[in-house]
Amino acid sequence: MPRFKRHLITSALPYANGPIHIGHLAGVYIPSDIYTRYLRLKGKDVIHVCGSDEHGVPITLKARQEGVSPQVIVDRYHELNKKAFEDFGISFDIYSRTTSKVHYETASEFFRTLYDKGVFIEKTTEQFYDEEAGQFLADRYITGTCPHCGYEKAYGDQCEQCGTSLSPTELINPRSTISGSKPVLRKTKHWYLPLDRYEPFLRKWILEDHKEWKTNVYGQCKSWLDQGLQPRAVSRDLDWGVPVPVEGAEGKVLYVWFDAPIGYISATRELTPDWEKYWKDPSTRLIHFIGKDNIVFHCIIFPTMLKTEGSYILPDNVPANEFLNLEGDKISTSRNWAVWLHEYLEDFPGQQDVLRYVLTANMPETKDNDFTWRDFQARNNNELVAILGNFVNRALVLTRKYFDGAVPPRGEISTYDREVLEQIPLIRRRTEHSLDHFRFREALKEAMALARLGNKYLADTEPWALVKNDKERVGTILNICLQITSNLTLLLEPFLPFSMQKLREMVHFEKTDWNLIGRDDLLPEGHQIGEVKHLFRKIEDEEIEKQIARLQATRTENEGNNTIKLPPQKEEEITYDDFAKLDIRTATIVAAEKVPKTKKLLKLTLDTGIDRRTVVSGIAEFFSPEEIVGKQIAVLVNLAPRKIRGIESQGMILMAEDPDGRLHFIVPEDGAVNGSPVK
RNA sequence: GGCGAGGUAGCUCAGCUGGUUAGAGCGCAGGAUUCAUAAUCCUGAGGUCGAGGGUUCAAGUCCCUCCCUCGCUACCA
Repeated sequence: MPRFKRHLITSALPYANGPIHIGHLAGVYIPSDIYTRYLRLKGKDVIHVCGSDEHGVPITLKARQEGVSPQVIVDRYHELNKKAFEDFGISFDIYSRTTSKVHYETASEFFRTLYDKGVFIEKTTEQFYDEEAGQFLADRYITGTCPHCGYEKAYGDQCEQCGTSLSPTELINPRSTISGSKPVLRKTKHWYLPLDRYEPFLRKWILEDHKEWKTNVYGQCKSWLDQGLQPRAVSRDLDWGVPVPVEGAEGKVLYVWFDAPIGYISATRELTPDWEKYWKDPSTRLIHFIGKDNIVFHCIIFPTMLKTEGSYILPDNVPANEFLNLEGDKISTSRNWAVWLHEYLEDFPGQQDVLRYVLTANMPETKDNDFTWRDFQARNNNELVAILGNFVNRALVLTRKYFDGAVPPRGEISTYDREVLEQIPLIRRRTEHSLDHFRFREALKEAMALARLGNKYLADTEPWALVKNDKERVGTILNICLQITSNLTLLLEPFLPFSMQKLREMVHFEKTDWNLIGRDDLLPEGHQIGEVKHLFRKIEDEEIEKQIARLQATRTENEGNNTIKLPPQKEEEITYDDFAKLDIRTATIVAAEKVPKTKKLLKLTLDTGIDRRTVVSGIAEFFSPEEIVGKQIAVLVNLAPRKIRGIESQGMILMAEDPDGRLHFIVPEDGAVNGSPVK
């Protein structure tokens, strides 16, 4: 007796501030789509929900940059991405969005329920407030100088130069990006989800009850749990989002991480009046397909929300994939290092399945993987065209040639014939087993084995050699080939929906029932097949070279951008007196050691000519202590001391910084007496 | 620094609780074949399983140390 009566599949809500690329597809949407199609073919009760995640600060920032409202941004990407998914056959039952009315209601209710149950804790903290703009500032809206590396355009949550995560109060000389004014600290109240209280529950639920989760997911969860969970703010001072539905919470919205996963519920609600059956009946199997960046939200935070709400079921599995790289480099939206779905279709119209196939065969299931255009070409030409397309073509062309396109009768079955036919249910079983365990790469390979089997069968039986003397035997052989072909339409449907639709039309076989796979009588004797076309076409070198050239151009452009990215001359003019305030001297590094438990910091002892002093410097990623001892450098000696990692740093080493972040010492070329003023 | 996931043939990956000559697909070499989009089929070459120790009759598989990649996290562990 099956434990579950129905399935609810969710795919991570893509963030509506950029288009969809192959990384999204390989990581989340292709696996979820394959799985959903598989369940549907099996006749299961299954729905697959998704939608745009449309709240959060990055969207408001982008809107501000473009001088439009956030709604304009999310409308644009919602439509674009919705279409991209449709184009690639990602078969959502609904693709909704978190700005929908239903979602506002659902998210509000959800918050309200937890609020009324007393789940949240309230905390008042001090946050930066822009008095000119009259609003609290999200971390991203504050820039200032990074206390670690001195980068002047660090954000309140992170310094993009040195990668350190920051809190806004750490910034030196903070500024509001809205008005440019200096923000002030002001008290504000927020609600927190005390995750720490649910740690015992989570430990048992994940670490004991879900040992079957993928190792990367399980390990990541364990890591989080072992590090100890912290209460997490569920609200923010912002005007873009779902308003906190509580008295006295004006100007506050739900934090995007809180409202986004509720989007799954809203989407279901929008889809069907039966939504509660899918979310609240324990006989529903809930599965979240996500990328690895989302593990903590879907395994720790959202389940805690669902659990505390009380009436919801929890996910049974969270098959998260790793990341896909492109030609050796990380995919990056801002650096335009990606293959965008809409662009792919312009260059390879009608070839969605090729991309689906390659991304499945190369899916980053256990570790980050690399997509290369050469591999794309090879897989298309050597596998789709040569193995699958070719077998189908051979079977159908021979049938038309020898039997005018009518399925010939099956005569005497040889032992070998029987062995071949018996392979079909075995292949089905292996494919199922892989799919049931979310091993899509393996499943695809197993399914393709059927096409391989077909090719081998033809090569072994050689109907073209027999046709002159034993046409009846040829009929039997082709009958079997056609049974294999019709089985293929079912077996490969989850992976290659467009091509299998095409193939079904070619053989005039319209059934889509997974349970038929393995039978040897799908096409009855005399059944007429249709026009034969090629399922796939060869991809030529020039097409691939064009794609590689395009990426190369992006690479060059990015390098060019870096020089443009050099900071422009500062606007403020200073006087000589201003400059004279800086006491810069030559000095020699006499000792250097790594600051323990840091990645970037070196503790340097300098002979400045005037004294010996300690300076902490964030250069450990580029220089080892050994190689810099004895080096003469320039140092700002009258900088106010500052404690870094408990060590008092008395000055600042002067470094030149490349656009790509590399550091270079400023060295007196032919040596100078230590302590010589630099002027 | 801590934690997690990876490091297996040229490439992409399997190898469950340790057990005969370490597997698959692609690529490569040779052969067969011509129905088919020069596609297919057969055969073969290719790996000191990241490095070094250890446990064991026996280790890719367990333990220790180290190195590399990716991710999470950190003036805390």
